[in-house]
Amino acid sequence: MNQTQKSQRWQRRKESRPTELLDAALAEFFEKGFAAARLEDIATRAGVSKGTIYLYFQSKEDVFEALVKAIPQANVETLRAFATDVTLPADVQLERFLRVVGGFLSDERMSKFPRLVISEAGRFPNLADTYRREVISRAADILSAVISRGINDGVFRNVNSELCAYAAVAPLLFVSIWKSTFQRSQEAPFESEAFINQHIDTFLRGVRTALKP
Amino acid sequence: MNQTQKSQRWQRRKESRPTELLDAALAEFFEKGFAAARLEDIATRAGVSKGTIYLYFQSKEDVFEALVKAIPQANVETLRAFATDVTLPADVQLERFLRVVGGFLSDERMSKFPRLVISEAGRFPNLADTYRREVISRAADILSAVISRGINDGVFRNVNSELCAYAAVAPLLFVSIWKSTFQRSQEAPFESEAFINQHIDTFLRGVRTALKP
DNA sequence: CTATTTAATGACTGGTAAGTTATTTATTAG
DNA sequence: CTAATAAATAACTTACCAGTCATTAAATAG
Repeated sequence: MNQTQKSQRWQRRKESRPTELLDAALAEFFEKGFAAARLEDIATRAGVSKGTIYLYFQSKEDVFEALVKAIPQANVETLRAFATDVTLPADVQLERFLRVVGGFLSDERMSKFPRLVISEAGRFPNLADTYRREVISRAADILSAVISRGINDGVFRNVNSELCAYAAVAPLLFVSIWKSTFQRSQEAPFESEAFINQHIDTFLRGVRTALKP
Repeated sequence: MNQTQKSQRWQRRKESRPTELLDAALAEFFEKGFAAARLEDIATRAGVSKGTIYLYFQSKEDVFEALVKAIPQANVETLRAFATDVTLPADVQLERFLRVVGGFLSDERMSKFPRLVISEAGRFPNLADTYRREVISRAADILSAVISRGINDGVFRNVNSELCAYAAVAPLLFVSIWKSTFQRSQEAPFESEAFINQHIDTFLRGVRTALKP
């Protein structure tokens, strides 16, 4: 797999090992859950022996935490960048926002995190809480601000903008969780794109004051 | 706890043991997940010794499967009963429907299942699939039928009724999952009732043809 | 080419928990 | 009251896996 030299037993890869291990860990933890995942399997998947893991991480829990903390919070920044543009009408901005979030959650790598965090919140309450604070709440705040602006501008009805933000994102999360939960059983080809389009359409109509026919 | 006689070491309870064990198992599995839950703890919680579990179940997996299969599918029947009443306008019926589903998902016992199924779908794909088929899909079908009727009656816009059904329920599931995921961290007092009310309000406005001011 | 460093290995240990079974005792039948 | 039964126990066995560490060998410096 990584054999650049011929017939070596192994290579030194101090720099790239952590990432490779985390990639393997994501796959194993995602598939089996924290407790059932085996470090031996993670090591094998990463092409190393189990002992190598302990050169880069303190413990199994440490691997898991490093994994979840590696979630690109840069994505949240991408959202914030959107929100600062006040020239757009709030409803247009809201739509774009939801499509961006939907895009994040469709991404192969990102889409696995919600289910993983939900699954392991019992064992890692602090980690779940960090995720909630750093990722979910921040995204919700940004979205909430857009909705508030829309209300002030008379574009949106006078709703509770924070609850509204969660209601807007819930169906997107639903898709992410659905796909990662039922991916094995082929018998559930969820039309996620059509679903998201219809949700955005219906949702905007639900919160707008003036209505398109 | 169950001492009806004085100072007995234990009682025979052939009939009630399975239920008691399943109750205990629900609590343990929910708190720790399948792999991390200990049969010893389940037994202790149920007031018996570990060996007793094996008088009623084949294995740990068997306990888990029995638990998930014991989900009252009667609830789905309750929904179906609602749907047969064609005298109500579809939008009124839809609202009631969503409140009933919201009620199920608020119920102490039922509310834990979505997260449990999501968490263990990796280890029990067949079980997850059964749940999807027997519970989720059926509820969605019923809801979808109500929406279709509303479309025919001109009460609702011409949406895809199946996708619309999932979009209607997604925020309710979101509440259930949110609460069971972040319950430990006190710092997230989600106003679920206000959230559900606003969702129903917004959602109905989003799908209705004629609109209230 | 040789010596040194250190990344990586893989055999080993210790603890934990699923599953088993011989024994005990509550319950019931006679 | 006594014997038969089976529900429940608790000590035991077994397997697995996280974490350790002495050894090996890839990389590098001199």
